Amino acid sequence: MPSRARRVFTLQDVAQGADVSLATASRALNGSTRRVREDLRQRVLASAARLNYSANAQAQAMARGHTNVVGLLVHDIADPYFSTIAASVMSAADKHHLLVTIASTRRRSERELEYVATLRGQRACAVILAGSRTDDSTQIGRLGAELAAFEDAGGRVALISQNRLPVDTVMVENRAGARTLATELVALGYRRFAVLAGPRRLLTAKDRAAGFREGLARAGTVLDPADIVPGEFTRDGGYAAMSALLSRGVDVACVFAVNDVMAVGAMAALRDGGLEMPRDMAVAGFDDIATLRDVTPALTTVRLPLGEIGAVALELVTLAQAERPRRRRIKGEVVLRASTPRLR
Amino acid sequence: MPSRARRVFTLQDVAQGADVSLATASRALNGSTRRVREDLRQRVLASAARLNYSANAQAQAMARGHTNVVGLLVHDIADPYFSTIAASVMSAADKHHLLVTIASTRRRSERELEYVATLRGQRACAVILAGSRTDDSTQIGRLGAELAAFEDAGGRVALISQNRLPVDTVMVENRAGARTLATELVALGYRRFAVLAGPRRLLTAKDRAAGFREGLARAGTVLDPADIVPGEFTRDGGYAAMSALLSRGVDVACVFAVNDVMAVGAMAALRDGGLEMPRDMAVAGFDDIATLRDVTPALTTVRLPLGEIGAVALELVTLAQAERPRRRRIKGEVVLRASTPRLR
DNA sequence: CTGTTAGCGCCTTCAA
DNA sequence: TTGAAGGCGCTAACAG
Repeated sequence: MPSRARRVFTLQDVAQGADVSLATASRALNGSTRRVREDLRQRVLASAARLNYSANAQAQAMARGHTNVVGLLVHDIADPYFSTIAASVMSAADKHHLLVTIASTRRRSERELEYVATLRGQRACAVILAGSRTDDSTQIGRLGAELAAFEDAGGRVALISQNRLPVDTVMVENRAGARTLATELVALGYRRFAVLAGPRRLLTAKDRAAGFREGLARAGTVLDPADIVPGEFTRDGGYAAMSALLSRGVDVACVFAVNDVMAVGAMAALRDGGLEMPRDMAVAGFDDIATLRDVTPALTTVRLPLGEIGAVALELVTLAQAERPRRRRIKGEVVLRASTPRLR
Repeated sequence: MPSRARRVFTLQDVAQGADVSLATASRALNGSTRRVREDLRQRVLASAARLNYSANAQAQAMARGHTNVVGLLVHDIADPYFSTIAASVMSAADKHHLLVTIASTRRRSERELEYVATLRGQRACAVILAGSRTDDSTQIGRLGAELAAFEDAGGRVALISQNRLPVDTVMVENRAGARTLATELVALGYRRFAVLAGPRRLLTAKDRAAGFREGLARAGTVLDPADIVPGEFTRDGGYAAMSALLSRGVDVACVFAVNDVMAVGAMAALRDGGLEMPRDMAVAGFDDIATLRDVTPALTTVRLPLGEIGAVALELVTLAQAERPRRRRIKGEVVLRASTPRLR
């Protein structure tokens, strides 16, 4: 392929080509309140097309004072929970002609801080943080300061599933969802439970485990603290936690993993341990990840409208600022499936 | 929360605060070839810290003439195939201090064109297109033109799994992988096959189906064209195709779905049809999606190193341009699992 | 309705 | 080593 012109045309070039002024070309091409006489407009458009002109977004942003990129921070884009939310954010962003810059923080809070700082440098118009943080108050403080700086620079901020910071938040009702799940499982006849509780300090994991315990308590069932095992918030974490439980030889009828990915790991561990589901052990998860809807037995879980959450977050960040912080509550819905059949 | 200063400090402010010139502040803060006397440097740094200064990346980019954002185009970020690749791109980008802007094209080639144009406007330093395109030569031509324009503006381009355009490409050996899979399945004793072939015009799907047929042919087995059923490249597409096959009442021993997601859909259809796997029907897929490794029976597939592919693409786009276009070949590896047991 | 011009914030040549 | 000044491409007053 021969190297071509390698010349980038500017608005100036377009204006010259159309024999009009810079300002007219600008008005004709990039929406302005002012209007341009039709014939001139056509000339500008033709000139731009001829030159294959593409406005320099950097320069536009600098002159206008704001950009149209929004930053999205997730813990791990390869995790279906986050990729589904990301898809939803991107699809909503599209409607507003916003560009989405994504970064994976890999659950390192320092990286989170770095990225927010970088996005401030980019003068991103907004940043959305998906995924809860830990209960470490030092980290929360730092993040709060960084987000405040971002807002001072004119940016908007929205959080998904974290409610300890005074900014717009999409609150996922983890606790209530887990509570209802517990109630329904008890109604199905289950009595002895174990919980694969995820990371000790992760708010989402804690809320789900706590909600589940509450639900059991209300139904008059107590959860033995020894049957609450922590672990990574991943498939392998679920596998490991379930294996630990198994090797300890617990006598429970149903295991609740605080997310679907862990639940699938737990199911693998059960299978590897020679147990059959749901006969020997019932399993429940949380999230209702689409990719995991075909596991067998079908997984009982709490469905979260992941496809909406991102859109709601983007809305928060797009709408005129009312009095803030605003909260949007997202409910979960218990979906009973074959992994937790009715006991008789 | 009381509204704060809402004032963004500029390099000018930093310079004043440090009692030095703008140029000195610039040199001290943002790496320049020139050096600054240590005490002045310290003063600048202190001033910047005091003001919580954050350089305006837009302005830097304009002055410097290039940005550090790379665009990534995927068909659907919620699809685990793409989200895994995206994770890999992002992780590699991180090492180069590049920011990644992601967009979902939803398999609409016009959106693909729009996004490349937008990224040109953003003066992105590179764009990576993940996911093959169709064999529509009109679309290919348009995309080629758009990418050429992008390159003319100084940007770099890399494609993942598409080889009909004269740009740097990460070539996934779909055909060879499927061929080997066919060979091994025949070696296991299977004779009658069906193929869930995906979209008719999608290159990746076509290559995999063709490779599979080749492999069978070499092993002396012919594939009845009637047993090649097209469909969407999704879970539901696999379900629908398998259902169609079932209702037509075909007599095959093994079904090859051209990707794992479709294979899982097919498994669901089989289950809903009352068939047991692998006894009544063996199933094989392609990709080895991590999230799907726990389906039962475990899915035989062709493993692709998705975690590397993105990194390779980023490397292509980062490295000094040698003579181009360059090609990087990515091999698949057949992984036999419980869904295709040895026949006797 | 159109053109002129002054910035937007930063980097970098050039002169000191 | 430091400072002054021009320019990156565009928008938005302002003047005509």
